[in-house]
Amino acid sequence: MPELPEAETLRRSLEPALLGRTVERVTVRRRDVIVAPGDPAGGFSRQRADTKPVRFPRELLLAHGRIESLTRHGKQLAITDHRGHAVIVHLGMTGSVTCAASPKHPPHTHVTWQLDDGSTLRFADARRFGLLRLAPDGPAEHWARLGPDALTIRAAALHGQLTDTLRPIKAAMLDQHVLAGVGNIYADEALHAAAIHPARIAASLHCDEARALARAVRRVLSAAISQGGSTIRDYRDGSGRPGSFQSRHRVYGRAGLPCLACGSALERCLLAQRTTVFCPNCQPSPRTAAPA
DNA sequence: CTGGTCTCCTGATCGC
DNA sequence: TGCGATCAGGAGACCA
Repeated sequence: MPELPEAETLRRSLEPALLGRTVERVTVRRRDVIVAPGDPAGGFSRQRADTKPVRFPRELLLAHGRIESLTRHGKQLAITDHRGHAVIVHLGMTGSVTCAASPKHPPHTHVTWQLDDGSTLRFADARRFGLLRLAPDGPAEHWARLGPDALTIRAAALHGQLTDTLRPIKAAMLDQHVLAGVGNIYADEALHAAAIHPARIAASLHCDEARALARAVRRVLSAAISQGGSTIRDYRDGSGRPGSFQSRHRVYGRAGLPCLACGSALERCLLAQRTTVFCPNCQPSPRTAAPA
């Protein structure tokens, strides 16, 4: 499931193929993966029968635009053209963006862009948790609602984001308005690396713990990017290549197996509706832990 | 306002 | 070998 490292790997792999290209034609095969200005917020509400999709000019989907930049904040990728129109890609769980000369669409392709060099950019998403958000004035306004980017998070900024919430630290880390880019996999990995129990109340973290956590988040995400991300099910970069970081996971997906640091059996619990794996020895449950 | 739960979706995997 | 049940989870809606 794509998180920040997968989005960044995708950005880097697509950038050389897309910069300077002009979009000749856009084809929408499924309207309901697009959130246009004026549409309800997206996600779940897209599916409601009582909401009618708003019409929008194809220019907002980059038609006849020349692609000028690919930027990322957290897990989201923005493709912006020379007019300043942006399409913000949310990959969700199974979303993918590929650029290829092949005329064959991958399964579940919902939107395609014909480029002026004969290649085709495609957005596909089997499970449709992903979406394309149209941002006529660029991604800045939408991204201002998100927390700081996790790849460069500083201890002071992280601590500041956590001091006023009584939620478990893991729930806070998964909230994109608190910290942008961390999902279930890397939350577990970073908490283990920082030796912090996932159920600790966020506001109870001390300065040195926030420092350790910020460093762990940056390190885990950087390491994952250097491995091309984690391919858990079907993640691929812009050229269709899988990542390999999944073999480096130290806790995610390893419940019941020995902790690679101390040998204790890793435990599983549910936090924020997410499967959570941690080491009961390396990440001791403190008095300030929330009930799991 | 805050935090917890529900819901969208379907491929992969498991148990019989 | 086949098939129904279960699991996975990003994030907005919804509710106490």
